[in-house]
Amino acid sequence: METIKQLSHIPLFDGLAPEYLQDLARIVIEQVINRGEQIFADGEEGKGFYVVITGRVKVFKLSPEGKEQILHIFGPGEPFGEVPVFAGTSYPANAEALEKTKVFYFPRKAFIELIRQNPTLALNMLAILSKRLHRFTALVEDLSLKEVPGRLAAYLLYLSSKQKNNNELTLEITKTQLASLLGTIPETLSRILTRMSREGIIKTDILGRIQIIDRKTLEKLAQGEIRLSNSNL
Amino acid sequence: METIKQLSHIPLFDGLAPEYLQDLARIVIEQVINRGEQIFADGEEGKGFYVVITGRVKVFKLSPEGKEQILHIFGPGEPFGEVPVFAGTSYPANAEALEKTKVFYFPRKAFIELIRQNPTLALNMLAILSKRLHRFTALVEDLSLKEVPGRLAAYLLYLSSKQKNNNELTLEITKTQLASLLGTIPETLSRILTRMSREGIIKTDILGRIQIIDRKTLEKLAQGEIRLSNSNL
DNA sequence: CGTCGACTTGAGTTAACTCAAATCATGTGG
DNA sequence: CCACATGATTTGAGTTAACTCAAGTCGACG
Repeated sequence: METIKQLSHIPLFDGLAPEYLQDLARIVIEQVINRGEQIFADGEEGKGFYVVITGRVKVFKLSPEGKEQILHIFGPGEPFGEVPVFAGTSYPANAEALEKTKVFYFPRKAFIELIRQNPTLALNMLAILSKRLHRFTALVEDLSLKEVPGRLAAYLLYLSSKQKNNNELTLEITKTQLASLLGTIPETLSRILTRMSREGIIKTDILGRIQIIDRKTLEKLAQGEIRLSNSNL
Repeated sequence: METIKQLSHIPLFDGLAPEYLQDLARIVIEQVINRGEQIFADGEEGKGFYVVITGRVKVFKLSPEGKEQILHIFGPGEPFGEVPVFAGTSYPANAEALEKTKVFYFPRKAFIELIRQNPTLALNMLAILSKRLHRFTALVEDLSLKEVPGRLAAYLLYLSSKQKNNNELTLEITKTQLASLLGTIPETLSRILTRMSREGIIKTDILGRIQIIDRKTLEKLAQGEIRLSNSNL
């Protein structure tokens, strides 16, 4: 069946016996969310978690004044909203579709039953949560110990490694969203991109495409070994 | 045996059949770490995780310039350093004893074997990692969306709820460490405590004891609904 | 009682923010 | 296919929260 095939492509379910995929197919609920629609809200009670099938989802926090901090952008194959399933708490952040997105929803009770019967599934989930924790420590480090140019440099290098296109990368999100992901605002991001270009570190094409000219310097920036000079004039 | 009794008091092992506690007792390694000694380092390969038995451990990140961001302070019964066990990566941060500390060390391979055989243990671990993720989202929110007075207010309220002593609380760490936990520096923390005292929100005894005078205002500060006025003179 | 780290206070600097405004990009309805 | 509406982006000007550097005080412990 189509659903089972899709389930089998989800890393969380790697190594699962076919019978368990069938069990999963029985409990899963497919949903389509339009661009800009909310999937769940910070503080809302959570009765299950999601896996992105197609499209993209941003998970974010909001301040009372409306400033947004993106915690993570999830793409196909990635699960999100698991925290309340296992911690028995509410969702710790908001989730919204960045584009038309298809997700699978797994109700808590049935999923926990499956985990009880299947140690591989438990270990896969433990691995995913652990990796998420690892990423979060990096995010905290960025926000607390690095300046915005360093965070941007780290992000560009990350994108460059994810996309193979040697030294030529494409921002897959708007600069406004990137600013929110980096814990800053669009104006600041824009100015720093300008500075990096002027320093000959990167070259910005139109349309969110960026070339890395001086990777060494970018790496030093990301490590906090050097700072971007103040070419203010 | 003594070890089994100590294991039974660890929340991670709640609900485990006695036979599994015996299994755990067989694989566990006891260690004593002196104040200031490092337990593991950021980036080091991890072959197991720890549980605090007595004492306290800080887990933290360091910037190249030596600034420190504390991610978490762990006390008796709390596990730490689990990420590499399940994600197969290195430790994502540094760990150091704040005082003389006894820990149990659980080697990765043996522990994963136990998890395979015991769904309750797996679910307990999933719950703990999920709660940790929840806390980290709060930390990111604090660092990115709140000013230092708001973070401090939130921390004081948290301490007040943890300690029962109505409106009278004791910092269990030095103010320098608190500064690092809040993502700031001692000078800034000191100034903000002074401001809060001058505003009549709190009263600082000598010796790290603090009284909450105006809880309402403290709560609004923590929520970011108001800001601390600039009584600069 | 002296030493060392913790804490406080002052003075000056700065990275990043807010506010404002202009420009560009995209897409929709006519 | 064009004109406008909406949102993204850039640039300028001014402000500020928090930082750095410096110096002095306090407090606990050997």
